[in-house]
Amino acid sequence: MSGRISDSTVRRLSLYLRMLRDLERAGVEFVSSSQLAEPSGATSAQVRKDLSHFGSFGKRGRGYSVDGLVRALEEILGLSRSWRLALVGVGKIGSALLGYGGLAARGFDVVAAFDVDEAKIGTRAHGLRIRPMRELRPVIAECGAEIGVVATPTEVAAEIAAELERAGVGAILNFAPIELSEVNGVPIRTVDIVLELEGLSYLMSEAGRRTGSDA
Amino acid sequence: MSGRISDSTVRRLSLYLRMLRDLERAGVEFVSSSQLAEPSGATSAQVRKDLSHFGSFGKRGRGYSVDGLVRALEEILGLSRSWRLALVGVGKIGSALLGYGGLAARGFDVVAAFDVDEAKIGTRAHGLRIRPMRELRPVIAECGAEIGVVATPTEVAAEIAAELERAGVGAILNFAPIELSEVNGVPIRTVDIVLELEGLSYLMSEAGRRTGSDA
DNA sequence: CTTGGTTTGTGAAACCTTTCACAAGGGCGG
DNA sequence: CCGCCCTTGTGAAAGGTTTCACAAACCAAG
Repeated sequence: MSGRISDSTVRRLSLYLRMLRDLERAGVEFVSSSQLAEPSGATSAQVRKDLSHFGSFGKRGRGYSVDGLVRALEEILGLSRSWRLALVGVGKIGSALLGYGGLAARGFDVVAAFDVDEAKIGTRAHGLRIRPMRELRPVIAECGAEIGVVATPTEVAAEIAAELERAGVGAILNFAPIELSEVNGVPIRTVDIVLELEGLSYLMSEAGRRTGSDA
Repeated sequence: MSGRISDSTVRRLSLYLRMLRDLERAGVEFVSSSQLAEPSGATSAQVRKDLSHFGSFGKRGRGYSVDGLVRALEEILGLSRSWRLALVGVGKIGSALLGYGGLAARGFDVVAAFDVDEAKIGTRAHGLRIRPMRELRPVIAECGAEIGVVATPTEVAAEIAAELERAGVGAILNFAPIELSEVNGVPIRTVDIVLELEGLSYLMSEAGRRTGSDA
């Protein structure tokens, strides 16, 4: 049990939790590893292995208690509490995030928003006052945001990430198409839409080449 | 050489290409695998291994010709052409995508947008007329979109993805927080912001547990 | 032409993740 | 209480990816 848990395992745990919450809402009491595996495209053995890193949650012959596993996974993933987000860059993506109710619904509250654009500063976006960059540090300290969100142009993304880290955030979510390097153990996840599209481009071209040359 | 190429290799190829384009713009002629590795956090051996799946592009003792490798990677990744995107769901995320110039700049043009909301249909968003869902198939056929983008609520995402696939798209980019299963060999990439945040939540909680119990 | 410094391309080794397969345990009906 | 069926938890095997390490090749200088 325990040790270093891989990224893909953590991803799957989130997916299991999603399904478990649906089952809980539907009033289901027990679930087997194979039922749990289906929606995330995993195998039942993988579900059991993933869970086994953290303990023994099932009953042989019966499966897992839905409530029990929901609570356990929330605890493991740190989702039995809510997290505060500080958003830097209220452009297209930043605004979309502010308006996206799905975040708050899952315990991720945007509590502060910053931008460099003088025209935006002071105005409200989705109920949140937009603040100047110079207030980044004090405001983050004051409101206690744990996660910084970088939604700025690529050129300044690295600098903003460093500034967020100095301001004391414990993790960073980056939307700029650039690979930011983790410093001081502050983990960074990058959401890179262009990279995903290029991945699809590769697969489509590959498919074309295959059928093209096979014929 | 060749065989099945892993996702992570393809991701890295995209990152190499980004850097190479910067170098090309800067007028650099040759680059070594270690220089190429740095920004993506890879190792020089990994760069060479990644490239070796597709051929032999370097000169021993010199490195890689920047132009040459740019062309080669564009060819491999299918980026020497542009791709047409059909967007379904012009809500927060959909609008952000339409307004995001970074896509067109990299050869991904949104050529059609659809929504169910009667109030939106017929209006223009960033120069593109929003069309009703019933026109999905004929319009996609007519404009020849290769990639479908799902930016709808979770509940209908699976259905929309299936409809896009029937309409003839070759790949799907999904923004709904649900794991869509590939059918008929149409590849699907999902951008799941909540999943990324939950991954960060896990890492922060884990860090807390470690320092908490070590002390 | 030869020598020295540099960097590629690539098998082999190390490492990590997933799948397999089965003993151990739990519930239920009789 | 017994025996049957079911599902977990987990070592071992398989499969995949990354790193290592070095021969082969190239350039430049003498």
